[in-house]
Amino acid sequence: MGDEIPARLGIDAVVVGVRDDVPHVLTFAPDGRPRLPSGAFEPALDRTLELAARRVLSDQAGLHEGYLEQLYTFGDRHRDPREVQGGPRYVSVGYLALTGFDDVQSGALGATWCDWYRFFPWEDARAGRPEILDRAIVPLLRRWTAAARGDAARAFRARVAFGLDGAPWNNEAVLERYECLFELSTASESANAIATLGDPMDLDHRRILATAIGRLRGKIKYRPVVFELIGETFTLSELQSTVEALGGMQLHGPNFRRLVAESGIVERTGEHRRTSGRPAETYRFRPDVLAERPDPGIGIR
Amino acid sequence: MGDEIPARLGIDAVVVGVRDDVPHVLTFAPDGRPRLPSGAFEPALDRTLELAARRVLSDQAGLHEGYLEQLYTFGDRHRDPREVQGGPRYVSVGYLALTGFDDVQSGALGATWCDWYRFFPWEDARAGRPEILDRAIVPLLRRWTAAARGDAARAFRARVAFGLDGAPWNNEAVLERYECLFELSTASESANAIATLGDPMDLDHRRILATAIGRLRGKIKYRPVVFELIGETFTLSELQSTVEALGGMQLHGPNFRRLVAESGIVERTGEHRRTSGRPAETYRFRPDVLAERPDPGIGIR
DNA sequence: TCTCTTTTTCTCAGTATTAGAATAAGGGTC
DNA sequence: GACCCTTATTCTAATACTGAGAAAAAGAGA
Repeated sequence: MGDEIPARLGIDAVVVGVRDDVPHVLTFAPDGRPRLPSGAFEPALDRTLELAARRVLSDQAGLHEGYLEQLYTFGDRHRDPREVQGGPRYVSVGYLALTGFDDVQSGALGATWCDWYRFFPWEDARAGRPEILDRAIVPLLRRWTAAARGDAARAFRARVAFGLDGAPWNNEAVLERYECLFELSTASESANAIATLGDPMDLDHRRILATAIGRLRGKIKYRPVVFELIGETFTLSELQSTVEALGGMQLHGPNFRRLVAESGIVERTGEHRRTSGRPAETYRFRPDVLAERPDPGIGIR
Repeated sequence: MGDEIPARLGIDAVVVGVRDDVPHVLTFAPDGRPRLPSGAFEPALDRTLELAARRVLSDQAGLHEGYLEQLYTFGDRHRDPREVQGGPRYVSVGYLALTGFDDVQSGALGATWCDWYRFFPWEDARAGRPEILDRAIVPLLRRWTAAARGDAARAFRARVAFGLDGAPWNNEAVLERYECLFELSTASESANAIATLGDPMDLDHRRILATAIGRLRGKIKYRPVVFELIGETFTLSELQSTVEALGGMQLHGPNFRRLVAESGIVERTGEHRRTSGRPAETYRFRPDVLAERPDPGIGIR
């Protein structure tokens, strides 16, 4: 409590939108590495942290409403290169925003939608096990864990995160996987390996994005958040492929349909939509489900 | 970006321990209202936010290790009375710590364990529906929702949060319930009603505690966090009554036993413990379960 | 009419959940 | 020792849910 070094508080936002079964995150990349929308928290302007996040979204993406949720607060030393010895710490509150792909003014403000699997190619198992796992990641993990003889915790961590040696793959453990790879590439003889594992982002924004994806994958199961990402009416196939895109995994069509239709989370509109096969019935979200079931979501596993 | 008003960053910790089937939270109450352990974030001392929280726990409760998890960051205007017009905003990162009841040096440092249901008497349904609901809360909610004619959202919120009109009770919705009561007592003709609904805490600490209880009640279902709160070996009855204490609800003994025993989350020690009835086998947590199942917890509903 | 595609419904075996009854193992008392 | 009380533990049977696949339905185009 002698010489006070302040913290500088900011906001980083992960804005998610889905188009053509590809989950996207909104980024800016004026000079190289993509970064998330972000800005300083301004006590004089922002009555709450959430309103600060909304101001950032409004200013930088033309987004004036929609789903917004606080994710996590990041404050590690050296997370921001503006930090200097003895200077202030740059702390950032991460937010997750869900929006329709077309609600963002991407062009004018310089924002770009990016396929989020560019940054995490090992997270998309919709077309089978991602080949980068066996080609690059698993060998790196083996070396990393072997290098730590005596430290069984490291091997255990890698096993749980990446489903090694028969452990199950948990699609929510996005951050745990990213952190294994991050440590592996900074602390060991596989230095900088992470440079070849997915595209980099500015600062610690890839970590923030990993946090967001993991959170969203979990939340979809017990809260009706998918509906923020699709149109007001949709076919069950569209709903399914959106859930698959976010979760990075394939689901069984007939079972998905049964689960969703019988849970009361959606209702028929009566309309149909033409496809290249049999026309599909359209549905809409049914808000009353919130009062009927304790944890209404897409209860997939 | 003209005149910069800074944010002052602090840490608030919810430290939880269970004793005799009563969940407790660690508080200080030197002059009136209980408050949580808290302290300033010091960039010069604290490499990370989590280490700042550990420093606070170490300094104020003699706690030097154990489970610690970031909860949420609170930054609303006027959440801290130190705030003055045009002065800095006091923002606080909330942490949840789980510990054995006896691991805290409560005496010397002035910390006191408090039954957390003192602050939320409506959250404990172990002995049946809490009488405060029908005696005080439901009537207040009815008046509150009636006062907002046309605002169906308010009635819907109260219905979902408190299980009105046949909606189910969700024991995780601790914060949603607290926020209904908070708004009800500040914004309506039932002004100050909340003063009679559970004991107050300093600042917004009751909100932080509500956040913690909700988070813990949810997490217990998919992460092995209960084991941070009980001894290394325990009987299944002890485990059950601890889960019941935290969740504020009763569980069916035989089913709880089967669920827990067959899930592989615990293993027999071979020892027995005497009770006032048949002696009980003791068990211990089985860490390998983390590598076997994706979401190992006490899968209750 | 036939084929292709996609949607939608059915089936069925396996597994889990729920609620309650029944049994087991001690301690204490008569 | 027989009996009762308490708590722990196992068993049971009805019901619900799940996973994987087969089959049917409804269009479009050749």
